[in-house]
Amino acid sequence: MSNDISEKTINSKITTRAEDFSQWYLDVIREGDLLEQSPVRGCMVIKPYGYAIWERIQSILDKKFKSLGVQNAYFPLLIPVSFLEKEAKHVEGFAKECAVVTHHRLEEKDGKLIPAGELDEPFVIRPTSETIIYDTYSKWVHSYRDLPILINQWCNVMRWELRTRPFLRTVEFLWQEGHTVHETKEGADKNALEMIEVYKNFAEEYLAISAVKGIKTEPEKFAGADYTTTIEAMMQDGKALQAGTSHMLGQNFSKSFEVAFSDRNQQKQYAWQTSWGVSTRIIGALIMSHSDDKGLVLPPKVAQFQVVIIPIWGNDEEKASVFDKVAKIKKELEAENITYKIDDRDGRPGPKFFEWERKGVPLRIEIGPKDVAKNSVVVVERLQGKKDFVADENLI
RNA sequence: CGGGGCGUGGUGUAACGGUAGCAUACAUGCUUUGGGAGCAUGCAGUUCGGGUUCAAAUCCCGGCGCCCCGACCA
Repeated sequence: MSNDISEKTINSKITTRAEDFSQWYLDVIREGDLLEQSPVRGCMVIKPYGYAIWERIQSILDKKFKSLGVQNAYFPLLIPVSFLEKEAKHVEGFAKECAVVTHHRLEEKDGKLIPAGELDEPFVIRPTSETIIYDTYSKWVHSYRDLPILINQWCNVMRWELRTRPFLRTVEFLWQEGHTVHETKEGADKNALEMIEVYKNFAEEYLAISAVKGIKTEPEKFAGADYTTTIEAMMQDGKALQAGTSHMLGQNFSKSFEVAFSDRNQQKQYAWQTSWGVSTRIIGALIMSHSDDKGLVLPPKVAQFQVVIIPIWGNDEEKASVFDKVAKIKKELEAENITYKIDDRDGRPGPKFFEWERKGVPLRIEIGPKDVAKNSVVVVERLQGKKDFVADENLI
């Protein structure tokens, strides 16, 4: 009987995948404490536990980029509308989903604030930064000796999507966009393919998502690219999700923005360019590929906490001996660079078990008076839910 | 942006045009503590703006927001 009740309670929180995959996805995000609805339509409040995943992704990719000679820089959020007009295909692709800044001041009228001070030339909030970055690149590139340029920026962008879904498609999202400039077509081709390979390896090695590399069809490719390479990840509902893209821009933008240089024969040449990006959407892919009906499942390499330790005690005496043991294990984990959370809040252990299960912490260690007595601990693995008694000396 | 549905404490829900109730969460206290504990007390609500009416959560109009379907998704 008691099983029936707990079953019911759990189901009331997270819809099963079989019942409604889409609702399940939303439930997992809510119960995992990743996002909150924002007062602005289609925008995300990314909560600390969700943002921690993004920070892990950032730190891993950032290291990888830098090892390939890429440097970080930052370009403006606002883009003059005239910049966007310069590349015909680019305009076509992005114009219809741009947020536009037209005023620079507010005036109070009847207790309301009315935009005032109309701008001569409106700005667009970047939907992507090719135009503003390449305008700058045109000033940086004079000689073949200036190349290649390998720059990345971590930032937010806005695309006025009409129908949004948490992580997967939002009006504002976080991403990184790499923008490279090369002397030759071969150099740019090589970079575009190298970066999609970086994304593929990242997805597989760190997110444990199997990703298929491919080339986008004509209508699907990036507006202004010669071709777009993509990694598509397979989700539990059988659908593929674009998890990262790398674009060969050819000379399309360099010609529109005069990114040109003198080559080794003193001839003017237009540069060959690429751009590539991964966004917070990949967190959606992460959620949809691993999580189950109990909630989030995080791969250890991107989990904020790889281990959660739940001390269990009844009285002060037990508490002292349990925490003594917790302190020892804490040191061992630190020595192995394993991230952990010690849930020492007052309260019964049951609710804590469920909470960390919902939040997808890969491994749970339970330490109570019985474990102190037996010189062992209880280890529970999130994915299989398997419970093991592990002797202290075998723990790590 | 088109079609449909829905807006009530933080969350989930109930109330014929006539006392806004329940559950949960939260707070405090006591008892508990190895898989969602119990009792007591407390805090907290009708999306916004108009209208009809003696009286509106309830009826009408409009705004805003959310969900679903479609179009769109570079």
